[in-house]
Amino acid sequence: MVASKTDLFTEEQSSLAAFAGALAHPARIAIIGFLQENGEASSGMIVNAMPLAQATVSQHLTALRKAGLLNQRPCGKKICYSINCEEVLRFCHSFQCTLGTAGEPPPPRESHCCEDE
Amino acid sequence: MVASKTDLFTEEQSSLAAFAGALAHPARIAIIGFLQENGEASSGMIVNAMPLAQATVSQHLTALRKAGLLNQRPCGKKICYSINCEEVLRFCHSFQCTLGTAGEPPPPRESHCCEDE
DNA sequence: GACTATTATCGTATATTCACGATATACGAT
DNA sequence: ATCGTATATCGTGAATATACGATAATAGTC
Repeated sequence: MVASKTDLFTEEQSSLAAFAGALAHPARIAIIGFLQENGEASSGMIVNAMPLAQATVSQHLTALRKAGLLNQRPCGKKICYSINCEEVLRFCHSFQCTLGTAGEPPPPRESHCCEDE
Repeated sequence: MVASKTDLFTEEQSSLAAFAGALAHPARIAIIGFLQENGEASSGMIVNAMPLAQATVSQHLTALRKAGLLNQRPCGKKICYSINCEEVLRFCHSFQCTLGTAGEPPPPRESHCCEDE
């Protein structure tokens, strides 16, 4: 972006965008899915499960951690990652709030886009 | 990305990443929120509601439309946008599936990250 | 057809993301 | 302290995203 106009939007909007951005790469989706299945895993295990170089996976892990989606825990000589469920749930909730689709479509309210302004 | 490694991941993973990517900007979150409140709106109305230039908003609208999140409809001499609820719901559902957090945290299953591999 | 309003696209400058090899850091084991 | 394993960070190159002015395309009106 030419000059980071993110300050022109609300905190909530920027926060949701950051959450979405954290998931906006198939590798990071795959990491989340992997942790979902395996509960907790070391960085090395995750690297082995990905078709990417160690440095790249580490980058993705850092992105997920910075977004608050992952917990990190030293574990012997390794480092274990797990999903930060509270945070993910919180985001899912506000997502549904702004997407407004907890199940029912938005009110059909007769369109007014054709009115003059 | 150096060589679009997206083919190294599953369709589902790429699809979810694309959906997340479509929402990975506060302006696009704001557009979705605006349409959520107003039901349907012309491009011009959306532009007026955003602190961005017309060309930029049009770009964001195109991104949302390409991701399948918006419906487009000619409306007199204007063009009206509305949220594609079915698609959004579908995505929300598969999101919750891969995030695995429809409410309960993932099984705590004793960690095995410290085992040798 | 000419005019106007509305929206999309082009061109482009800058910023960010992605990927990876190389290197640094952290830490348990010897 | 040294060694080896595990992970993070650095540096860099290529691809993509963001923003906007300028311009094109579309469609209604006269």
